[in-house]
Amino acid sequence: MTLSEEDYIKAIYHLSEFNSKLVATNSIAEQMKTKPSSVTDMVKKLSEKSLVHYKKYQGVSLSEKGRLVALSIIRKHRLWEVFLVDKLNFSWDEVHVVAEQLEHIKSDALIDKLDAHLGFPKVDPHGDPIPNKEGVFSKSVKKLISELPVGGEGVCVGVNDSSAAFLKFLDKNKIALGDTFKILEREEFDGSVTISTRAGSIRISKQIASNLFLEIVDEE
Amino acid sequence: MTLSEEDYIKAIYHLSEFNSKLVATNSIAEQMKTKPSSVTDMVKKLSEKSLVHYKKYQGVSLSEKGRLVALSIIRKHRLWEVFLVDKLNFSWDEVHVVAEQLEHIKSDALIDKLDAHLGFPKVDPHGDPIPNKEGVFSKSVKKLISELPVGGEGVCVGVNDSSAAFLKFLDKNKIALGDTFKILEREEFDGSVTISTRAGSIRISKQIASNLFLEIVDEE
DNA sequence: AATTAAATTTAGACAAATCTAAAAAATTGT
DNA sequence: ACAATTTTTTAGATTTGTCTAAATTTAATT
Repeated sequence: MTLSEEDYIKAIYHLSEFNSKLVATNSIAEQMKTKPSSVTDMVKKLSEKSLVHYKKYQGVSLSEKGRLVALSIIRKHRLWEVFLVDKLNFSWDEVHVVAEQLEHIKSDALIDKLDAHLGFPKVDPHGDPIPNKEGVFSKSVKKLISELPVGGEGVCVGVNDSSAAFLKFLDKNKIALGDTFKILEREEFDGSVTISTRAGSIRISKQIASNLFLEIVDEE
Repeated sequence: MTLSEEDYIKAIYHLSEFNSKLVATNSIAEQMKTKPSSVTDMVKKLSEKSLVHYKKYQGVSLSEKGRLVALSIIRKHRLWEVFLVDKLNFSWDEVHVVAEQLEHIKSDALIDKLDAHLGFPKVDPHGDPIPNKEGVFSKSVKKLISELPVGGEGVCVGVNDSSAAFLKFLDKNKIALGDTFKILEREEFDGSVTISTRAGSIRISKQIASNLFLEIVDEE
């Protein structure tokens, strides 16, 4: 597989991740920052290698073979992201570009050993699940802290309210995107929640809890 | 710089590393496993980018700019080799192919942080010196243990006598290529030498000492 | 249902990196 | 020194991935 083929497979995977419909030529072109005509050419090639299903003018979907290729690239990407953050002290928002390059390195032994070295992580620094060697992975969902049961856990990935005041509050309380939180206790009376962070445990009001999104991984 | 350009630059560097003469088109073609005509084309391109000096029919040499590019690739290659051996438990003879891919990853921040993570190593697992960011590096030489002064240190990179008996002896005494040894003491009487290894210190006869090559780095 | 608009594909061209086969320059042997 | 051999370069073709511009198909609108 060439680098370019891998990039197309990955793009098609991500575009069909949520809406399970066929992917349009134009949306691939937009995602890949190329022209629709280039996409058509590449899609034909991928179709001949039976990595995608393709019907002229209709759209594209990954074949099972293509899906496994996509998942193996995503596995590599996310493992490298964990490496960059955990071992090299990159911050969670700097790693994507570098991981885009590292994901194309071809060596099964390398990925196995990297996985072991990192302690077989289940999620990357953004809270997204890491597929295993066979392409199996847990689904993840974004939920507000206020929607989670006690015991729930996830990576902070976004805010509802992005006012300066709120962001200042987060900063003051050492809450940052990329941090992992666990719900320790919920006060029924006012809906306030105690969460554990790396820096210890803190209590946040219901209002704060309904403004913080966590990425939750379904353990099964 | 494209991947292919980087490979040519590296090949030219290695071919002119010892004989400081001009490098022949044919020898580059042999090294890169391509045809001489392809080399001519690429060399013209590199010459236009002033990475090499090139006179038709005469040969090629790296410009200062090209030399720095070569050294930065070698720096990356060797740092990744250290990572693969020290952190991922690859053996010293498995790492080359993977490092050939990793050396092309483009990110200064990545290499700086990797360097720090590895403790700023001076040599790779084969005993070859690692250039610093500015392309400065110590020269290295291959010497027999019997030629080294007390206090000398290096990575075991080869044997003179490769008889089964000798290799068996090495195996029994836990001496392997890639190991680092230091000369602790030399007995003037019989020329036997005490060396320190990871597994402790052992004494070897003069005969053994004159059959083991160490790669020595000139510290200055 | 017919026309217009949007999306998609085809056709033809281009740059990068390679190749084969032929021509040109340099080297070697006598 | 000059013929033969080797090395190197040129010329023209190929593959991969891209592009523009034109043609075609599908979707939307009235």
